Amino acid sequence: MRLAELSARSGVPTATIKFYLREGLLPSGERISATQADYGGEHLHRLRLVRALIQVGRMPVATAREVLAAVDDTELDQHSRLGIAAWSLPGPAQGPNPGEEDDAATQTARQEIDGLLEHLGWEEFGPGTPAYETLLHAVATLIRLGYPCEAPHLRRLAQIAAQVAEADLDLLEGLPSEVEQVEASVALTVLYEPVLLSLRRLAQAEESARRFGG
Amino acid sequence: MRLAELSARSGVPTATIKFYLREGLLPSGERISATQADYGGEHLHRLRLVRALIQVGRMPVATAREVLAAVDDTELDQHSRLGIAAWSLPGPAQGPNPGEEDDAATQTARQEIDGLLEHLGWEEFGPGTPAYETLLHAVATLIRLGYPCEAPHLRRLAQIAAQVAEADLDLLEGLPSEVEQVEASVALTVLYEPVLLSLRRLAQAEESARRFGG
DNA sequence: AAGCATGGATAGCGTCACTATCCGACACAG
DNA sequence: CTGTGTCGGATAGTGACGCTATCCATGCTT
Repeated sequence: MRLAELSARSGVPTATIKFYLREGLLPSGERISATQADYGGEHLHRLRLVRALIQVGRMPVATAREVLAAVDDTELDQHSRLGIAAWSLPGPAQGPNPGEEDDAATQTARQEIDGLLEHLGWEEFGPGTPAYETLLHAVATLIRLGYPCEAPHLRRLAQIAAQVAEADLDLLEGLPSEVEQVEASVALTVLYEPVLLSLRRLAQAEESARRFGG
Repeated sequence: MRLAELSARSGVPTATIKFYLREGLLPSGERISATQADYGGEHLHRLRLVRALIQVGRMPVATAREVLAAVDDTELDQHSRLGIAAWSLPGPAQGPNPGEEDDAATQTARQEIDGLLEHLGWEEFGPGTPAYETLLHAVATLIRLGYPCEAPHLRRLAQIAAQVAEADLDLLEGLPSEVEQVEASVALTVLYEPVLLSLRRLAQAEESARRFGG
């Protein structure tokens, strides 16, 4: 398959594919001649994954490059590679801008979160991980706005999140090979986020209608 | 309080506040003289909300303007206003780009989702709502990539989402006034998204360590 | 042999969220 | 009353990002 066909089958413009090649998101095809390259089904799949990460998962191009490089890195052990999705991602929202003050709200948030993680026994993945920083920033913002964000409510949400994680890993374990599991770990982590959030919004609308009458 | 103090207290640069004023995200202060304006606590609160929506919730400026306008619109009834957060938002990820083909994957996804919504009795908020479109796009992408996305798994997630929505509305009902509830509906919908996603990632890491050994 | 498509390189575009600069009008100190 | 500084408002510019348009030499296709 040549570039034009890859474009046709994926729906991605050739100029964009060239851009992804240049950026190292997509390996180049096998050179047939000086002006021709051949792409296979693997390229098509990778291209769709790239698009999904960038467009659906809103992942920056640079991040996608790092994540995909890690996915391809056979030097790493399975456990590290499976964790990459959860680590390399700015995902939902970045942490505080560099130099943002460590104000009262942030300190309260940190206490709340550390208490929560201790309670759950999730202390292994504490400060320093992107997810922790994102959580901290979001909770601090909630506090700064004066919205309720107490321990019991956070605990309730954390337990719900644990259910989601269980469902996620049930899916992962269903996959045959390790390579597939690693790629799936990234893809499912990122792509199920909009699914989860959309379902939450639909459920909210439904529940709101039930409670406040429609 | 004058612009400079508003800036100091919120941590937002004056130039940015001026930008928000210009864009209609923040009402102008009371004019003291031709070159002076006075801002109150309400302005500080609104400014923080704007920042939160844009930076934490990643909401486009134009969307934030619409959402805030609707929040302020006292002509609307409570139920409509409470729904605004769930409706006005491109939120997690946009729907398909205009002109994206209605391919096989999309059709399968639509069937899957319609079946799910029917099963749950959530048919009131079907096609046409942003959440539905986002969900459709994400599920279609998963299918296109060959990842599992079957009815039982979606149902499981939907039930979890319903738990989140319940928790959300429990929080909302705890607020005294209707005005507060409306603003909180927007703020909590948007700001709890990164909280939920971060918790999911932490839970994933934890569960992954448990299953695959760390 | 003609003509067009190909892959690669380079530079440009459109959007978005700010941000830097300038300006005339005031406030306030001396 | 005068000088100095700050204010709010307007306009244009910036930097990041994700593409996208153009050009070119090559060489496949007919």
